[in-house]
Amino acid sequence: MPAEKQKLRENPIVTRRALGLLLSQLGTHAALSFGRKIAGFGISPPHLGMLRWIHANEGKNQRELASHLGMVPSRLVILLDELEAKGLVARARSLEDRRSQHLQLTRKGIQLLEKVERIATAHDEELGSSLTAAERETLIELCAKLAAHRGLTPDGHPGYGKRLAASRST
Amino acid sequence: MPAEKQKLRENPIVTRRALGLLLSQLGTHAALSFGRKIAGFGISPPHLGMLRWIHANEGKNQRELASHLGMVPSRLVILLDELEAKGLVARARSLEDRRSQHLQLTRKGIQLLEKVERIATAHDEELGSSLTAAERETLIELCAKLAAHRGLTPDGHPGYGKRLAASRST
DNA sequence: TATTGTTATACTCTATAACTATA
DNA sequence: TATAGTTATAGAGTATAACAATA
Repeated sequence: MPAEKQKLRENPIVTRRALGLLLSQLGTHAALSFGRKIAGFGISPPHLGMLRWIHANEGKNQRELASHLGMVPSRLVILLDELEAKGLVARARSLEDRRSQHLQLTRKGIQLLEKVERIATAHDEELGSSLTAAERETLIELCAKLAAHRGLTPDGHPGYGKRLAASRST
Repeated sequence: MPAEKQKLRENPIVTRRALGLLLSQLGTHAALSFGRKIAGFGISPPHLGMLRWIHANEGKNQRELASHLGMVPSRLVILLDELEAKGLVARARSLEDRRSQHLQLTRKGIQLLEKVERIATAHDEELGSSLTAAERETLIELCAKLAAHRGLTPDGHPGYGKRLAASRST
């Protein structure tokens, strides 16, 4: 497609851009726009990650959830309280070890998850709608390769982890 | 490359992933890791975006900076105060309109920007180091296409703009 | 003593709104 | 009256540390 190449060279906005900045912009854009789409359901992307994991790992406890997602327990408790308050998740004290809380989605939680997953699928389609099917495939494959190489799995998200520290030093 | 394809199918981590989540993970990862690399210079990625714009648009005022980056003025003032306190940026009241502040980098600011740009280049190289040169080119081209389509230019960053609202509602 | 989960708390980031000084 | 910049303030989000219950 020589016309495409030509266009790339003509438009300064599309000329050779820095990969890190591009990914940061696209990632923030993708997360914010998706967050707006699901905000009406009363949950945020971090909540969704938790719902997904709990659904796929029913009966596990909070420690396991926190460690798989890469979140500190104190933060997890707050988000989980919110999900429980909405009636989406149920906590049940373990009978063998009464320190543990077994987690599972309520029926309402499962129904909401299904609805939100449909929105997520539509969001993905919209995101890639400016590419051809082949380009989309390629992009996903390359991103997945990058993600795998950086240790990013579908469960975890670096946003769950530690933030910058000391950028305000001096 | 059939061996590659085969590998993709075998490794569940690399099988067909959602584009939005991938971009969000990669973007957060790229931004956080880069932020850590430049934190030692006392600046954060948002500061860097400002330094870059001021360098490329010497003498413009804060209103113009804020509007090009997509930041609210009150936030810009805080970040700019920090840059000025570090001696990287100089504000000068306009003689024609004493409400305006003309912005420019100090010599120290220019030197720091040059150093940080080298780190940014190295960071981009490291990010893409698990891909072949051709794959990197393709990835950048596809990301740039996506970015252009979503209105994301090298100057602005969606992280400068409005955050989610009301995700905690009821 | 160690572990699971929780609370208390503090700090960073970001936005809104009110304000100052110019125009 | 309107605009450039600033300050005051409040609200998310996130982390650390201390704590209670259980093992």
